[in-house]
Amino acid sequence: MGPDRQLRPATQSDVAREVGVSRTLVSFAFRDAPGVSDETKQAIFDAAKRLGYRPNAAAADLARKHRSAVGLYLMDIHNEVYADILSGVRMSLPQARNRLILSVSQPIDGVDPGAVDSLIEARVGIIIAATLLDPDERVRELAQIVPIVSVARPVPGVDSVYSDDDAGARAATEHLLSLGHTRIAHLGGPDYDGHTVRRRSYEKTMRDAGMVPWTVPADDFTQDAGQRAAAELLDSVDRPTAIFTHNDLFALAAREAAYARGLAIPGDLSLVGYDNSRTGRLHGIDLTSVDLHAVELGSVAGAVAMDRLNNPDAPIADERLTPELVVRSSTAPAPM
Amino acid sequence: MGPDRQLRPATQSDVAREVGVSRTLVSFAFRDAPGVSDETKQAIFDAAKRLGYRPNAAAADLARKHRSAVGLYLMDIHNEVYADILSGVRMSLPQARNRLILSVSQPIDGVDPGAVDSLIEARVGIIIAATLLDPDERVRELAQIVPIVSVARPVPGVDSVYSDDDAGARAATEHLLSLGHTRIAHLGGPDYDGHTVRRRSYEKTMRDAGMVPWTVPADDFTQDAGQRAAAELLDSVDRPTAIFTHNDLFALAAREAAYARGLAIPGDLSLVGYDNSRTGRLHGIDLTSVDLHAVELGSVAGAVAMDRLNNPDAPIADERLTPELVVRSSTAPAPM
DNA sequence: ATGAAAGCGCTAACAG
DNA sequence: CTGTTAGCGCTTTCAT
Repeated sequence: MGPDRQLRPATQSDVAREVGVSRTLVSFAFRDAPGVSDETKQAIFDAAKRLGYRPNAAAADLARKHRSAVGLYLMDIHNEVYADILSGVRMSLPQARNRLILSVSQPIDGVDPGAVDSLIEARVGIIIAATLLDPDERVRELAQIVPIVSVARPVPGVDSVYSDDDAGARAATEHLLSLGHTRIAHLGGPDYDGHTVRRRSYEKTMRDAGMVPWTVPADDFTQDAGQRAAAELLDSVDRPTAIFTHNDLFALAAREAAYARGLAIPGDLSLVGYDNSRTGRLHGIDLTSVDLHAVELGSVAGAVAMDRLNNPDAPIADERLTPELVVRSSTAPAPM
Repeated sequence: MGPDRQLRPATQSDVAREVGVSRTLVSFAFRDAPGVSDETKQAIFDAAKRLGYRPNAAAADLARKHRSAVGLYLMDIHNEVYADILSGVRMSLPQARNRLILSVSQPIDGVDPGAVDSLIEARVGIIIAATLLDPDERVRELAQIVPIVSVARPVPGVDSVYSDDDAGARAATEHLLSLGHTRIAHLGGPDYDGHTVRRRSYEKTMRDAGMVPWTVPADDFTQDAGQRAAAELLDSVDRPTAIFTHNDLFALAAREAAYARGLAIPGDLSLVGYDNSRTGRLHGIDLTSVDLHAVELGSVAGAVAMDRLNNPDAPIADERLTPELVVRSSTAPAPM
């Protein structure tokens, strides 16, 4: 036998009929709009409870011609950063607005247009997007359909809340340079719009220091892709003595690749990640990394989203937070 | 200046007017129902594109008196296991059904009734819930309102897809016993319905071996709570030589607490986690752990959800997967 | 192959 | 304080 279930969920009309009032009163009572006597209200709530009535948020939105849900797109839920962003967003969203619709991509999906489309078709009022893979131009197009707040990636012409990747990557690279490294490689992400700031900053910093940059991009944002790129780096004839990776996930992949080859960290290889993830902070991992303050990114994005909702014509937001290099013991002076 | 936005999203009527046909045809065309000529269809799609028309999924559901979205509740997105479950669910859901509405709790929230309520009010057709914190009875009540598939926690009377925690915890405990440990403690989770199987299995296994069980429960599922419980264990006069934790998150917390006290793993302390997370597999962490096959749990849950949707009267599902102890170097024979 | 009309559950004027 | 009415965007008989 299957579980027994109510045949038809109760509606406002059912409650109204039960109490002997009109639907309007029920509607008012549930949004405690003024103009319903306390007794009536009480009677309505009682009946609602008895009937198991639940408001239908979708129908309400439809009638109100106004979308109350906020959509959140996360590129890769397996990456701590995105979980942190989610936490931040949740923190800054008013309690009442608990209609947070999530759309999560798989990093391997590539451009994954469906993810945002599903949010649009769910008629969310605004989309907070943590690193869409689409080109800037496409993001701007989408933003014409529904307001978008781009998180952790600046998109010109679209509300953006991000960290200063240029400064972060420069600090990381300069840290390795100051340790005397010369063969410093960069394990980068795939070459998408808005995802190359760290790489370019690394390359510029290297050139400014009179060094030749050496970037190997991963095919996608998975750990496997990171490991493949790391292998290419570590198996090359002139192996780098230091690697700066696009994120901690890649740094950990490189770390595994290094140990698999019998290389010690930081003895044979210095490693700098990006994200300052919990994993990197563990004893024995002690990963030097750039903290982009993901939780704060999320909470600021939530605030910006609320602003945009309340004021569609406000100037476009451009919030750039300052990252912070956290030095641990995965980096050491270059070997003689 | 704010971004310019369409004033009013295009509707089926707009498209119909543009083409010069009735709304019905547009509706049919978009669900490619039979009975629309190819030319008309083409004309409709062209016009839709021109107008930027997007179907309104919520309105469609309303009219169809049938809910197409599936809701997914995850207790703690910061725990890899839940991210894996999400991946599994996504894998097993038909492409068409990309309306996955997520509700994520914070582990600290406690019972967090809002999380499921928001899913219900979003009118999802079914809820896949990865470890609700509510009592069994309450889950059964909720399941009367909307079908629920409980993941990673069996709830009698409700579709459940879970791992055999009893067997997993027994294997973990027996592994430590076989290494000669006698002071084996358990760092458990908080005492919620359906979350105590591992603890009870540990306690029974200990008693069966003639040992006295020693459980310290964490206050909640956060890393901090794990660390506090670990501290209590490690600072006690008769410090355990081995700890079996409720999950990997707690194991890592215990690991940090141990190192902070100058204890070596596995020299001074053997550690067994639960989840076989990526982090635990890292070089230098090498955590012995029980794998509950979270991705598979998710994909089976997705399949069960589809079955339930197609056949509301089918017998209640009870899918129990078999976990697997993965031995690594965080465990060693008990010191003399 | 196409259209008219009713209704899904709810909100929002407008009356009383 | 309470009720009536007209939609919101879409699906779905039932006609034509």
